[in-house]
Amino acid sequence: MKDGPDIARIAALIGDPARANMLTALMGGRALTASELAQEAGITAQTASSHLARLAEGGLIGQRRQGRHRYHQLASAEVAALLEALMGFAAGAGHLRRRPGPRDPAMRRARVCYDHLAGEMGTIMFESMLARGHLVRADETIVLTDAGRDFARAFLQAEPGGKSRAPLCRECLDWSERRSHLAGQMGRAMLGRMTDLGWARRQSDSRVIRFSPEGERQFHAMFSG
Amino acid sequence: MKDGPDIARIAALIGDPARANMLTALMGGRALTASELAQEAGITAQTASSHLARLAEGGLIGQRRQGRHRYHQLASAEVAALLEALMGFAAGAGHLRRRPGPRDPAMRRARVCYDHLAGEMGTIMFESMLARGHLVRADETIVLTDAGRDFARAFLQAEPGGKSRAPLCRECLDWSERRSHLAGQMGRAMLGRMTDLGWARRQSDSRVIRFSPEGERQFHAMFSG
DNA sequence: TTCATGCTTCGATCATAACCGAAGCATCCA
DNA sequence: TGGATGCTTCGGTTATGATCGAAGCATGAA
Repeated sequence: MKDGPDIARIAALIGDPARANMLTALMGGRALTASELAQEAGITAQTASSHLARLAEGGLIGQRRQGRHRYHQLASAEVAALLEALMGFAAGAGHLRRRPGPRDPAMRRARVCYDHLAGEMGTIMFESMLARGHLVRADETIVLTDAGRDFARAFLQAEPGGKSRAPLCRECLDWSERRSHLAGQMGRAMLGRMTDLGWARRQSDSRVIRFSPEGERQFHAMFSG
Repeated sequence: MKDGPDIARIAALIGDPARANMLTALMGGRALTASELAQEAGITAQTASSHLARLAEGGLIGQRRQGRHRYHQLASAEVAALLEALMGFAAGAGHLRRRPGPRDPAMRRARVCYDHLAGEMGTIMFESMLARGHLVRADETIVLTDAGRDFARAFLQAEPGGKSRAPLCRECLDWSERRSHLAGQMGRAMLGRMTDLGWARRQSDSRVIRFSPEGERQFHAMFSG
């Protein structure tokens, strides 16, 4: 009928509740098996299989074989960004599947959002970095200042960003806090460094991030209000 | 089942072909009547009516009554940005409803994308402004330089941006050109100024923008490669 | 080889919702 | 007032696709 990209096709892919649940689960950033995703979505393995095939055909997910397991993951950070945009809008429009924000207190406190820190601690870090002038807003986008670059270099023990062309700093709406947290390359690197330092570790079966008492202390020393 | 925003609900709204066609038509930026949208989507008025009610309930569109007409439009620039993101991904993933890019040569040449200039001339302007240092990329976002601000002030006869909190400069993937053009406040202002100056005017029944010969000459003088 | 596990394909069922014809409301015009 | 237009509501049909049981295929273990 009309020209232009076929947005209906990929929107319809995301629009099925079972597939949306799977994609949301994959926002955890790690690759999951078909069985795990089936459980996540509350459907049987056969059904999940056909959904996964469709998602792959639509370019939303990719898979790796490993022995008799087959791991599924989001196809790219672009897909994650698209899902984030949808989540942000859905949260803003008041379409929540349950209460405003995750019910589990641990999820509210700290969780992973694809590859970066989200939840209360995510927003604390983000706002602290803004307050200290490590980040600034420019036209509603986020830029790392020179001071921020020094800070990042010292904390990460590496040059922030490197050669990748992905956005260095992005703002991601946290739907439990209704405020923003840091995404993009920097967001990924910051979380990675915190786990490397032993401040925090990922819960194996969920998106929850558990901080050790010492890790939490260091975190607050670094990002205190 | 899961916590978090209900992305399935709004994705499903966009995922129906008829509704997607309507939303795409509304990307033209102007408010349209139910009959016009029905024709656009190739369905009857009754069917369109129920689709429009659902879109409104989902917060994607809003409507204004005016006499016995009822005009429908996108609810916000945020919705437009969401649709743009979907279009960008769909185009990138190769999901085109027809050939790569709009079929109509005039559409390819210059058209409106919600509220800014798109098509070949949109990309020419954007790349010229980058080449002249009026805009720079920073972490894949676009920032207006001081020189660019001077240029904009002179051309627009106004301070770019004003007090609005919307992004000043955004990059929007042009799916006919497969390159970017300028969106955001600046994109809107630039197009508005060009029509004010009589360089171009909108085709009443489509998204095509027609440049006058003199307007096109001035345009190229200002944004020549 | 034989068995178990993880996953996919096949076939059939069933529910959702997209659709239109007809009728019902408004609004505007004469 | 009567009639035209724009749109919505109602009712019923139909098609899409989401789902699962059962069987089929791989892979790896015994």
